[in-house]
Amino acid sequence: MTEPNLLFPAAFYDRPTLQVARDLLGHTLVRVLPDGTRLSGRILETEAYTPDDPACHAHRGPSERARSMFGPPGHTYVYLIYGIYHCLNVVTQPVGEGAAVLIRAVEPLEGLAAMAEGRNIAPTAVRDLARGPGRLCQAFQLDRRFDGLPVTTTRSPIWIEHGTPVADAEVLTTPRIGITVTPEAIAAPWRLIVRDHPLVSGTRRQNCGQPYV
DNA sequence: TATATGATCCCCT
DNA sequence: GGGGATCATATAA
Repeated sequence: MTEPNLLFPAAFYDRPTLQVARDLLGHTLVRVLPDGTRLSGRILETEAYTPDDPACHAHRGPSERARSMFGPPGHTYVYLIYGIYHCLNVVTQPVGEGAAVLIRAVEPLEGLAAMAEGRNIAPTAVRDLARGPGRLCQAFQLDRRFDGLPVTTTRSPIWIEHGTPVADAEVLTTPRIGITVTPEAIAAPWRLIVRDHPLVSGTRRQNCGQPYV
């Protein structure tokens, strides 16, 4: 079975992390459940984490939790946060460097009923399905078992395929959400969002930013 | 072994 | 806009 031409090759992820974070905007996160149900959403919000950054889980070298970040680009890094929620990342840059893009929000496209089920909310509450990294993982039914899987093949239960790219004029950079480590890390404009999109996480204030270019 | 701390969300005011 | 939930992980002892 040949791969359809709608997937990004591993080389797409083997690039500087901020670039990958920007280029993923507008494209489609796909998840196929065990029963065959297809879930998908348009990526609206990402954050870049590189090993030189103290907020990055790979900053202090390889650890059990962040092992996947040091693995091949184009694979997932899924971790548990606050003992309750999971966050989905895609590994970037060459093997051994320890970098990734956090996927923070998508616009639900397919499988909304199943997403609502995973979130345990009413199917009508589209706005709350996948706005924020914890909600996104609930909607897409992702946990640590999905750590280290490739997103570059449809043989995986999760992958990213071509959607509708976002023009530079529609991309805004802001500081990342929830960072507290150092003033530099707090201020770094490494969160990328689709401008004025209602399904991006964060407050009005947090979503004011600078043009990407 | 022991303690502090989150790349969050939800509910309350 | 403020606090609690809840636990794996990191770091200290």
